[in-house]
Amino acid sequence: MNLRDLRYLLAVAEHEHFGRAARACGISQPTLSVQIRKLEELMGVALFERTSKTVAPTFACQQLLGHARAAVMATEAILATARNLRDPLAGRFRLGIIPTLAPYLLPLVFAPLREALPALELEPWEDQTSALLGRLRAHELDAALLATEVDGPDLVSQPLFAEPFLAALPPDHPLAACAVVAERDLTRDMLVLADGHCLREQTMEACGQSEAPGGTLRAASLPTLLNMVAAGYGTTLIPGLAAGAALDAGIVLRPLSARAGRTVRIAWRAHFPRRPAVEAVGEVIANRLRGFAEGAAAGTV
Amino acid sequence: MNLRDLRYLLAVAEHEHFGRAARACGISQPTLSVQIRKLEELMGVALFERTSKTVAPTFACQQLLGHARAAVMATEAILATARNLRDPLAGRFRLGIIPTLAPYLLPLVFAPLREALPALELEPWEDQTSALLGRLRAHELDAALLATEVDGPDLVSQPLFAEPFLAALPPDHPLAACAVVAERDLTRDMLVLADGHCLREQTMEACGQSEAPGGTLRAASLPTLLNMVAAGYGTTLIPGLAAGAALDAGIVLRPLSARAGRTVRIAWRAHFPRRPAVEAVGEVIANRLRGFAEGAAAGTV
DNA sequence: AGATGCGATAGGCTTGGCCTATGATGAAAG
DNA sequence: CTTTCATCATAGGCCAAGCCTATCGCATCT
Repeated sequence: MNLRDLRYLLAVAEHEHFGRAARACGISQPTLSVQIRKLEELMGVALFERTSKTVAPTFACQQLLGHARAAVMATEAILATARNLRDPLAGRFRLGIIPTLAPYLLPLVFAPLREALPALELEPWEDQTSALLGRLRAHELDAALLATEVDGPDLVSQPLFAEPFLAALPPDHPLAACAVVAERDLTRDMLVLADGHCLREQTMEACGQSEAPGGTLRAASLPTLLNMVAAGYGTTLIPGLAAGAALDAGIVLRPLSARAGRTVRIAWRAHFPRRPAVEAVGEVIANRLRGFAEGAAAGTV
Repeated sequence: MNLRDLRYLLAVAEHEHFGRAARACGISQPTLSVQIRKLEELMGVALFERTSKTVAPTFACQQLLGHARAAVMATEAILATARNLRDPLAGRFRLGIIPTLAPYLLPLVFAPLREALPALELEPWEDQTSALLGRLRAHELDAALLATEVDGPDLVSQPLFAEPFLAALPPDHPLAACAVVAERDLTRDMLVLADGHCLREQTMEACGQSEAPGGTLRAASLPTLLNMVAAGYGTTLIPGLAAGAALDAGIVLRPLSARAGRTVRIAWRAHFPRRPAVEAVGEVIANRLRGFAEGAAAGTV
């Protein structure tokens, strides 16, 4: 059975006239007659009682009409829904963001994204890198903002902007006297985030430390880490976008001599079909953050 | 768009694998791939995100799946309903019956009809001939039991059985002394039914009376007419099947010398598609009434 | 009796869906 | 690191199904 046949059925039932129904369907009357007859043979029931003057739907036909209407309306709903979904820059867009980035980046990019992509319903999802990659691979995210390269051939990524790290020091720390701090000098009393945060490894690597400082406290989140630094528990590196929050916490920030930093990237599945949306989002973020690296490195956030 | 395509869509969404989905649909994998691609082009939306390893429904696809399921289920409902309606001897059958026949015939034929045609849902409709013909032409009845010929080329009929008339006399009427009554002898004090009853004209014609007896009472129904005869207001002819009711009313019945009577026919639209049902109903009634004419004429009802 | 309107039928054409065979790609295995 | 396997995409050919025009059959109306 064909949807077309159901449309024909509805047309004949409505017009009670083959010629007019055929015109309404955009086909010739003989074609309509043949199709209706085939439908009747398929159903095994006479659908219309024909006279040279009248065409009346059978009782059986009336029983079927409701279902036929339902089927036709459902397919029209499909087409209508598809029309609404056609624009790749519209609809839900689930964007994963790592925790050391989300609270500092999102406030900057929400407004530009809403302005540039008003139909895009952005759903941020904050989690650590590996969780984001898992959700991305499981099709539970459409894209993710990360600070690491992505590995597999199933995922691809594109750099959006460079984010320099800054030395975060307690106000009374000896290094606070320097205008610029060398990464290596932070190793002694360095604090790092808990396991799973990419910033943890990046901090350690930037400071030339292969393994985490033994026995030290490990902050579960960046705000906690900032509080710990402010309280004099040690030093750390913070990503440039968190500079404002760090200053608010009463921390002294200093640029780094080797200009350590990280690159924020947007990652997505290689076969993700809404690539235009990914690129549009990436572009808006990159534009908003353009020139940020230089400014931050110069201490003028 | 085609229902087949929607089935394919559902299959791929369910199996998340083109090969298996194709097997489930009974088609080859390339065919399925092509059809899904066409569907995607029609919708203007990617429906599946394909990898050499995985096939995942797009968010857009998930939005459409519900409607697709609804459409497919509706068409399956159509086929199921059609299957139930296929038997012409099953389902509603609206049978019109004239008032001078219904109360006397129906008790006789209900049981045989239920036995012979258990799936037929008989809906009797009692009304006068012209009203029945109107409803028949308006497709509001499937058939009608009449005592007259039908005229137009749009209706056809078939005789079921002959129903002899009987002379109905008050117990103390002079003619009650005769074993057989001549139709002509009833003219003097003959009572007839109200206008619209075919029995009215048939009674008058049988008795050779061209116009209704002036100034006489006219009964609105046959039971009333019987009561009037029993009360001595006059005589009349009654159809043979009403003999029992007439005797119960205390009326004397006598066979007629000229054997006046009427033929009960079943009538239906010439193009009515459930002719088997009409014929089956007619046959059951004719069988039940077989030999009735002779018995009634001999006075052995 | 001729004209008109309507649905059914016949014959030919084109499209669309289906198949098999093959290509392309990525992942797993030797 | 190459081979093999699994998977989806593409190509080309075939056939049925749907469509059209022309015509018929039937009934009604003039």
